[in-house]
Amino acid sequence: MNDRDTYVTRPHPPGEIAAALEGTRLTAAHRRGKSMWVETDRGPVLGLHLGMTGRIVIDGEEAGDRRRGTDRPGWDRFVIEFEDGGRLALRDMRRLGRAVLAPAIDRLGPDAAEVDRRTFRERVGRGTAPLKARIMDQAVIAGVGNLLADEALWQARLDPRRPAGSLSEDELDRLRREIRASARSAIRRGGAHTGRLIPERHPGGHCPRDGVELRHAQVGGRTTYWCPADQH
DNA sequence: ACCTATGTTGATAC
DNA sequence: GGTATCAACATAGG
Repeated sequence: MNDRDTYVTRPHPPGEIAAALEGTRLTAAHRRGKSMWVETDRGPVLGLHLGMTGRIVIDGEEAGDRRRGTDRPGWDRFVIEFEDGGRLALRDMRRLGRAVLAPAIDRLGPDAAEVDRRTFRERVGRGTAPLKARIMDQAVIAGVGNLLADEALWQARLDPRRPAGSLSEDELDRLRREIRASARSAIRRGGAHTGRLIPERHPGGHCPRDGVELRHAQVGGRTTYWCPADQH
């Protein structure tokens, strides 16, 4: 076990996670939104999060998509070596990922790909914050990041700047449907970058539906692209 | 060279 | 409590 990277294991001191995990057996793996965690047969729970650029690497093989510049072994920040020779690493260029004991899963909302209609209406359809900020709040629903938010809002034809509390039930239902579809598609195909809007998500990009040039601005503190013609 | 951008999240201040 | 802003990181590109 190597947990000496002081940043991805914050706030644990070096060696603490190793001491808790050595000699245990990993018995189950879970995911909710962008958070993952594994259980052990002696109690400790290990939380894993990929941050922006993280990948899980099993026996040298990267899981998920394999985009440019993600694959240097030198970026392995946290590594578990198993007795049978297996190896699990958190490979993360920017080190914004994390590996922690007892992750605070209870602070997450329901998974964005699974949330039911009633729960979605109650949790998302309130407040004055921009709609995009609301769906990206992991305590409201878990799993929507910056790219997936732009994709789903575009699919649902909703303006990201609208106050979340201003949506009708029909609009909320439409948004839930597109978030679930986008999240499931991203999981199946290996990333939100496989969506339809995302390739146009750059200055000068155009709406794939009507060809209108996309607008971009900061919404909820994040760079946001949307079609001024059909997102309301 | 310098400034900006970036699939995220948390601490902090109104 | 809800909302907005900024820092933490490492690299790429104009």
